[in-house]
Amino acid sequence: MRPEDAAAIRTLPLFRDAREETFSELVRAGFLQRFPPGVTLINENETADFLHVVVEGLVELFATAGDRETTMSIVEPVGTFILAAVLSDQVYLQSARTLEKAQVLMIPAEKVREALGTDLAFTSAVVGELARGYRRAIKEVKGQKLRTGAERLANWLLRQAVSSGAEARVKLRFEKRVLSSLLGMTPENLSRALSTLKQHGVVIRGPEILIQDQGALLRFANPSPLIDAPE
Amino acid sequence: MRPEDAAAIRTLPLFRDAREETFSELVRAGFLQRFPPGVTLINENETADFLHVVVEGLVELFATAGDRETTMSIVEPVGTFILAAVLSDQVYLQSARTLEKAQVLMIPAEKVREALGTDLAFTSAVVGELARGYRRAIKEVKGQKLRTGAERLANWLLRQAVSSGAEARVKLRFEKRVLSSLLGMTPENLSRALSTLKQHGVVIRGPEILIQDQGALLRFANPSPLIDAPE
DNA sequence: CGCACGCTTGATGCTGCTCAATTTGTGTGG
DNA sequence: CCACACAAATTGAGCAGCATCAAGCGTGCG
Repeated sequence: MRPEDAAAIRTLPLFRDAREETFSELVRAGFLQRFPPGVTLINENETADFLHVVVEGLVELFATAGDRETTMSIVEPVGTFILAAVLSDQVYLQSARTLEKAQVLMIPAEKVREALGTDLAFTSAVVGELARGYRRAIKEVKGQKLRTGAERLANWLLRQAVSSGAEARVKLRFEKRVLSSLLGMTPENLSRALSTLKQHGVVIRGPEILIQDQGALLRFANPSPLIDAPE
Repeated sequence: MRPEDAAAIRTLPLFRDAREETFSELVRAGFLQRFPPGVTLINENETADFLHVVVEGLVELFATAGDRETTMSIVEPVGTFILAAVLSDQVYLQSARTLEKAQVLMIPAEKVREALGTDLAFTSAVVGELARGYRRAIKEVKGQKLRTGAERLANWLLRQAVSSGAEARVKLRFEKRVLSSLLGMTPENLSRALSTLKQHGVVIRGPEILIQDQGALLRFANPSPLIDAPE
């Protein structure tokens, strides 16, 4: 593992305040693995053996029921996933697959639970991380139940957008079909929702989306910090 | 506060393993209040000052966006709510109102955060409770995105049902309009969804719902422990 | 008794899904 | 560099699910 990767992981809220020995022990016990795109890392209903940290690439968390499937979230570097399952020693509620070539650090669940008892700063970081995850999930439910598909899309764009002067820009790092599933709609519907947003200051150029009139899109999206704030 | 109420609260997963002094300090610092039905206890976007414990009655958690509103969950005795906001010292994401005459113990957020640092068993109970809440929210998202309204209803009924021999029974403790909002549909639609379930072994008698053919309802509902298990 | 409120039922329309066809984009092998 | 193959994205038509609007019950309470 490269020193700069370890350093990046160290900056995560989850590890930032941990004691040095706690951190190095967790990293030492972990396996850093490389995966090609499209590989399934974990499956719903398996027991949680590892805490995963995405060091490089993109990982999609998704869930299934019967023959339906939906994307739950996209994890970028440097982010962790399935902390909750690891802590309560239960099965995963979500599956994970790589969207790109990725590097993932896998830390044995056992080690994480041990560290809980011994490092107070780490423990309160875990509490913070869980509370954050919980609140993010609540916001997700609110978005699903209170907004239409086009509104979810508009707000997602505004959250992702990188402003450059009057304009803003979103560059998709994954397929639109994944985005559609993340937003809770079909690919066809996403296409149409994007068309709808043309009337609200949005221009689509393939995987690149320009927000030419932020005011117009904001009026349509009607964002709320209680749904859209990152944490 | 009656001793039996304190004893009931003590049995909560959140408090069960706490040290005696932690528990008594939290309860001592709390206010036990009685409320009539329909009273708003907390509002979205206010800062989290108290951890709430429902001692008696029913409390509805709901959320709004613009002029839309949705029920997020129903809290029964003995249950807590908004632990996450209290711990991360942030605003509430949800509002709460009483559905019935209720008794609520309100514990100052400050005290809860203090206890975190001093009582290891309490801390790990908090971690467990947060992880549970997180996982419940993830399941809620899965249900919303992967199921139709009628399927959510069928699974909700199966979860609530009290079996008595071949039959099972659900007695609604609150209005159907609240249930419809909890399930993410309109009252009209809930009515129709209930009618649909008549074809799958369900009989409606006002606020009382009989499941006469559990097998048939199970086949329709297709429940999954990864969505429907209580925790 | 009658009013109010919650629930149900019907009619209608919108939102979003499914299925199918076409266009666009991308990577591969000649 | 081009031609081809394949996958993704878009577009259109038809349909299911769900919402809205508008009456009609039924029950409980003043």
